[in-house]
Amino acid sequence: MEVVFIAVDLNSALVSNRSVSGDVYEVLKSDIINLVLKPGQYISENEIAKLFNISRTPVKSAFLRLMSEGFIEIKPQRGTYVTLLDLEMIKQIIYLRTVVETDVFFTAIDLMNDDMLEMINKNLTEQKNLMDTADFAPSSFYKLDSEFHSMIYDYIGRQKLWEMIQGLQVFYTRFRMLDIVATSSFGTIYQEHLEMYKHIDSKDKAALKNDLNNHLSGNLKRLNHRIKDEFSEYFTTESTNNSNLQNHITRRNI
Amino acid sequence: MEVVFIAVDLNSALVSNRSVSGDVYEVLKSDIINLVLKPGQYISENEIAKLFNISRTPVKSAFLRLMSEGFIEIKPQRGTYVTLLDLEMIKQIIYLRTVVETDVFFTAIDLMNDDMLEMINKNLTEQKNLMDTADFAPSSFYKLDSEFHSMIYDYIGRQKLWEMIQGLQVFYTRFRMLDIVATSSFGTIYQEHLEMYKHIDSKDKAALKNDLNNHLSGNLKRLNHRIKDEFSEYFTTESTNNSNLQNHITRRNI
DNA sequence: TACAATCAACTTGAATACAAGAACACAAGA
DNA sequence: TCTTGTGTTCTTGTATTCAAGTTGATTGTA
Repeated sequence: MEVVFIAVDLNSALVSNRSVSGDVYEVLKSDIINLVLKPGQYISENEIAKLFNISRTPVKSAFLRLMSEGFIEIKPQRGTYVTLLDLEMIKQIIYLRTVVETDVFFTAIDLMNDDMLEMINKNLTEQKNLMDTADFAPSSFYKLDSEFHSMIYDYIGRQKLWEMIQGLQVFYTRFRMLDIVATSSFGTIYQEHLEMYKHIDSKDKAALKNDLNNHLSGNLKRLNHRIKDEFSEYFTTESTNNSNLQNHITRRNI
Repeated sequence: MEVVFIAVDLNSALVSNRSVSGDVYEVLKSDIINLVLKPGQYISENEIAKLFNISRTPVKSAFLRLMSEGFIEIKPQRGTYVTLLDLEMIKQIIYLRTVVETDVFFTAIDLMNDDMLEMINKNLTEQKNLMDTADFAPSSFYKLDSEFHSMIYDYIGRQKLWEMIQGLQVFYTRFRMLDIVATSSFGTIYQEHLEMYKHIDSKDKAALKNDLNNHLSGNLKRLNHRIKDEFSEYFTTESTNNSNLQNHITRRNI
């Protein structure tokens, strides 16, 4: 039997959804996102049940929710595993966010007023303050980072769009967390946020578009060379690209 | 006890995932998407269990999956209901698809060759043939419509992006189905597809962007005036817009 | 030694029984 | 007439038990 590490965050566990399975779900999801439960790691209904001193039923409920959200994979009669990160999916999410967020930020620039600038400024100050703190939790920075972006969606009345995109981030969230933890890229991210703020303020759309391009794929660039060795066991080994694109391009060039 | 209508499609039910709960999941999901189970409709674990002659356990499994995908809402100790359509979410999805698909189609135009044009043409022919058929199923047209769009994603190597966006369409899928069924808008949609094909062929990006804008929000325009009366019980009655946008704009104009 | 059959120890899937909370009808009282 | 309490009956939540499939070590055999 393999050992399972579970970080039971009492803060979230005590905000009990008044259902045991809901608590289990929250704890497991949080542990997966924070990479406490590693991609590919084995977990079993029995172990979790013992750990929480409950029966298998609520554990199974939590597992089913996590499965349909893509966090775990249930192999019938074999076992359950935390899903590996799918690099192709991550790239597609980055692309999607880049395209959408460019349009969102442009709209924000058109509607901009002092309140918005002040709001962003406040967030940036919090980022800076956090980094000046000794031994801060990476997840705190992650939260502020997310807030920086969601504020803009919120400002132009598209907060639900942000929420929907969040639902797609099953793999990307862990990827961003891995970037933050493994490369300690707080400073870089913060600087990029500052840069973006400047260009929002000056309404320089071209520069902002460029910022977003670099910013959103920054983690990919930082981690890229470490994916194939150091973190290879966290990623799927899918055949890279089975699209028609290569064929088409090749054929065109003949 | 309310009556539940379940259309058990034997074709899909017989393709058994060799798990009972998987079958139940497929059937219910299909019935929800095809509006056989109406938005807001009550369903219960016991009824479904009796209907399939199985215990409540696999039904609950299916329910949990459907819940976390947003198709149903489980109210503990009270009952389970098919989710209402959220118009705000639908608008956001339309926006997202418009922005993303414009970029996707532009890329496709840049990479375009005869194979792609042929592929699209084939799909368009199928659409036309289907419409010439007497009494065809709306879901068949829906399928071809989806295929028209997914082909483009596939062509430029972003099939996974299409799949991800599909996951967001919990409400939009049913909305599109409602449009097709209620307004019989096959002809219009087909004509728009033709128009888009023309502009892809002539590489007219500006026109194509305009096409996508109209095409993707066409259903919204067609159904809009019927949402508040005829189909009002299918939609959430959420307060329309609690964003900061209105405040900001108002303040700016003072 | 190589290999195949067997069996024990796991896994998740499903059925059943019971628990706990919500809703509603209905009767008793003011 | 209105209110309030009570009990029945519905709902989903959880625990327990059994079923069925997979894996891997062990044992017997050539």
